[in-house]
Amino acid sequence: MQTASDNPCLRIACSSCNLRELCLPVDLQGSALHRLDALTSIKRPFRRGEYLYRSGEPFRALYAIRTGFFKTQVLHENGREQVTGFQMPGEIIGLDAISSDAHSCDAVALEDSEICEIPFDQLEELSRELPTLQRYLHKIMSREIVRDHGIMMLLGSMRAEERLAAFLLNLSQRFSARGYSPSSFHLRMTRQEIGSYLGLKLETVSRTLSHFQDHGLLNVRLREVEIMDMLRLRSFVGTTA
Amino acid sequence: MQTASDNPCLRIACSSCNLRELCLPVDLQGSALHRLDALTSIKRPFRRGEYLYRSGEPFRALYAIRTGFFKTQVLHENGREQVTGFQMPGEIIGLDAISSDAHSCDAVALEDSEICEIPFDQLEELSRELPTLQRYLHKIMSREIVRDHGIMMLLGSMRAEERLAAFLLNLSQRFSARGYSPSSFHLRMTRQEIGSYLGLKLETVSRTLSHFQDHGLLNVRLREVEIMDMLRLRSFVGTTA
DNA sequence: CGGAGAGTTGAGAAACCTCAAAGCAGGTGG
DNA sequence: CCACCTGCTTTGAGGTTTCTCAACTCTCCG
Repeated sequence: MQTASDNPCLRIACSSCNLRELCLPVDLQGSALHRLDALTSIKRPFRRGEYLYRSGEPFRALYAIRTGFFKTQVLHENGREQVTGFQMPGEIIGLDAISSDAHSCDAVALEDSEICEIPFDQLEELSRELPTLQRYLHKIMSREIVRDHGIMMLLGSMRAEERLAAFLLNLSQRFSARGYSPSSFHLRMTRQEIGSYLGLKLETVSRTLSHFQDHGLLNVRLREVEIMDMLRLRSFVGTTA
Repeated sequence: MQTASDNPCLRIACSSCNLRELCLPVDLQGSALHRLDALTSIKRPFRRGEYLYRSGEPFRALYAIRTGFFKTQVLHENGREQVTGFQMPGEIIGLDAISSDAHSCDAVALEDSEICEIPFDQLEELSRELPTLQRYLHKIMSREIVRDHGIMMLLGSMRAEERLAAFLLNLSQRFSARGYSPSSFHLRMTRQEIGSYLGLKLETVSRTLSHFQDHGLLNVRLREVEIMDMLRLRSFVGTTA
């Protein structure tokens, strides 16, 4: 599984997310700085279950998650649904909407959250003046493509145990990168949502978690996860990284 | 399955690919035009089986396919492989490399081909001056993300028959958009490559194709495909589009 | 305290994979 | 120009994984 958006240097410029200094060049002029701040000044709270956007809505802005947890999902006309990602603070969503000037998926808050809205026209305008910001935006989009390739590999060639191990390790790493425990965390999503993301049924997710617990790899109780044997969990995915 | 890169207006500016006039604004100054032409002037032929780039190589350029057929694949350390896409003339590859300044997958010619190399530094520079080009580049990247989401849905929630039907319909549409027959075409890839792309074993691909043929949906003989009942094939995927 | 949503577990069914054998096509070298 | 060889494709039989359907428990909230 990819580690997209986990590099702190790749987070969007957003002073109020404490991220500006992580990704911006030192040679910015004062006015550019102010405009960048202005670009990231629109904040909005979301309650659990609220939609940030829905498929089909016109595209106006990208969104940086300041706090909270989101999922993105694609709904097929025949009722099928596919969760395409779970997003944490510091990650950007809405990139899929650029292609057609309309959102192609839904974004739903999985817990009370706060987002930072970034009007895309202005972001493009500013990135024409700031090559570093421009390159940064391209990297963000490219990261998303690489992340999706990782999920395609997961869905296309891994078995249930491997998928779930990869999923948990990915969460672990992203929590860790944000200063939280890599071994003990709270799942914000249901078994059904995990299953949709991993191409499995919720019963299979539940069974596989129980199976991991039986073998001493981790403890699960509802949405609380404690990884007991990170190395052995990694060996499931065939990666030592 | 997504129709990424099939909109002629979204193809890269590349005069020698006859695409410049399809996507460029009328208000370009002469010098900008010349620079754009210069940007897309590097051409290179490839023989079947040759690598355009390999995972790990430094990132320098994007590539527009002029003629031929490519596949991109991710290789996992434990020998697993995942084909992430099949690319036809007018489509751009290499976007995944922007994120880390190194290619994250391999690109291999599936038949003798010609590509157009687009140095990325220069593309970024020019796109800072030409907002239309800038937006175009962003749309290209966003399309790739939307396309990947479509494949995730396919891999995550469709059965073998649906996956293969979606795959064939996608090829059909892309051939059609390029002026070829939508119902009769030549597959450039092996059953194994189709299987890797669709998350199936090659025997399952072969069996499912035979199954389609038995039911009068299409005729297959090796790599020659003739779709006999497009509507019924569509009904497998649950889409009428 | 009760209800609804979420999670667990079991048994049987279905889909897909694995292993194996045989047929074909196309390229290469004699 | 032909024969062979290699890689691709097809098809079958049996095994494994995952799904489906169902029942039951648990937790959280009102």
